[in-house]
Amino acid sequence: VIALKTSSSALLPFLAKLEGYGRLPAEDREALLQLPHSQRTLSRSGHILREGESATTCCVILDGYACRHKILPNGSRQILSVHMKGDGVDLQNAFIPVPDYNLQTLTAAEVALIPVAAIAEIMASRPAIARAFFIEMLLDAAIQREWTVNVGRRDARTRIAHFLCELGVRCETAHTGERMRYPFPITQEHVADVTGLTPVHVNRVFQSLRADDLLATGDRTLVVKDWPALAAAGAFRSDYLNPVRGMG
Amino acid sequence: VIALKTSSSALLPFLAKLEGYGRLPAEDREALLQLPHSQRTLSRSGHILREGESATTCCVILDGYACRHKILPNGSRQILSVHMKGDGVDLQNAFIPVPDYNLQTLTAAEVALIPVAAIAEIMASRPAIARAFFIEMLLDAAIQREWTVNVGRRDARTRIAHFLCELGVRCETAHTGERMRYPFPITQEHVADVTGLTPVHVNRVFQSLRADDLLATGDRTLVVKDWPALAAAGAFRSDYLNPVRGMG
DNA sequence: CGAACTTTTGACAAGCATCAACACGTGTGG
DNA sequence: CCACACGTGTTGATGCTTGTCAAAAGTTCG
Repeated sequence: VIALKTSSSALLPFLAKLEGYGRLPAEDREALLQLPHSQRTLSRSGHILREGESATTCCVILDGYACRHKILPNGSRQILSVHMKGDGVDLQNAFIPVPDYNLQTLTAAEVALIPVAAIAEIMASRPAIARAFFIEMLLDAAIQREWTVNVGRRDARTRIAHFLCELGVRCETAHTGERMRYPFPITQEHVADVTGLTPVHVNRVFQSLRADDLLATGDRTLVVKDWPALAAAGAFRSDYLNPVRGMG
Repeated sequence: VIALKTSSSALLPFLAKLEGYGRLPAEDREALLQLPHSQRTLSRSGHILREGESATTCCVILDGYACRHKILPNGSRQILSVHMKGDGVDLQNAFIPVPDYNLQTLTAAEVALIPVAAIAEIMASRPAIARAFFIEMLLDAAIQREWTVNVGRRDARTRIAHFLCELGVRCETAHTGERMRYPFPITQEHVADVTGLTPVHVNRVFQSLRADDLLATGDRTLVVKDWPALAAAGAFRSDYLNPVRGMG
């Protein structure tokens, strides 16, 4: 028996994230990495997918940040989720090809686009991968719930601190940074659209957080100077980010 | 060949909802209705599942209203979703057994509890049902996104009108009412926890909506007196409630 | 070096929260 | 059957958080 060697593939970050939900059989790992895909380099604010358009691919983020968002009739925007290296953003396109949201980069980014048919096929033939995709979507839903709480029931300072804590923990998981120091090429206007606030008010909260020595910004990096204090300010508990907690 | 006859089963409302995503093979319909389950009658504010507890069943609503919600350290509550007849609320328990939210009835309710093992089994053996479960979860996620927009970027009047429109359309789909007249045994405090407002302010908005002749309440029923006007007041577009739009 | 974007500042307004009290209806137990 | 208690809805006064508008200062990139 010749052992399957793990190929070098652009999809490695995706595999790494999925294996966080439980180890995959070697053949499944290989099949995942061999999924047909086209790689694309996008500039800041590049559109990946528009609301109401039919999607033929699923998007995996390889580098940079992207987001889901909706634009309202009055012109205001709500960012629904932020995505980073390894995130499978669009797996649901295999089941519901017309999205209810826009998908756009927040920064320059690398993405891989996998045909929906290939996603459907690998899920049908490999139960362990289907399960991993499932959990990826369910984690996404858990984050969406927490964001609903965030904008619904927390004040501006708490909202922003919570968002920054979440981003830190997720960067750590994705190996793109540490929770106390991670890439932050995101504007305060983006943070405003995440938190349902105005850019002006976000700016004032940032100043307050800096004045209290909770964090520092600059050089497109966010540095948390006092994690416990920032987590407390954000009423942040990371439980919801661990889908497999409580499992053997 | 003897045709399979559709059994009478408490799970009929669940089947009806799933068939809205596409017709199921007769054998799958039968298998779904024959899923093992225990039926329970709950009083108002009855707990179905608590955050952090391990779930051994998935909950299907047969009658009444239930909701997901989280309670914050400061005591305030955010309702994350409202569920009604036919909704499979908890299918994800088959993959992630420890929920990040509480599940509680808003009114007296009938529910069916299906063991997670039975859910996993029927998904593994019947692809059409697995697909329907998938779409059920993805529709749930689409609604969650819309709620994030609702609390993030709409003012109080718009938020409440939007919620009432959504409930009407969903009642119509679930055959528990019409969009212009549906059961509403829900308190203004519940609406406040849905919309991230205070009960006092919800009360004032209701008065304003009644004064403008958009709706009437009473007898535990909500009557929309002018649907186009209410939909406009809520900036409501029902697209996100139709997961299979754009499909053959 | 200049244009476009992002951050920052200040004055002012508005929407919603807070607090407290009262009215209303409904179900329940004496 | 009435009395009462509790949950729900309603009202008013007041204040704070956040939004709005406008402009200036700082930054990045071609």
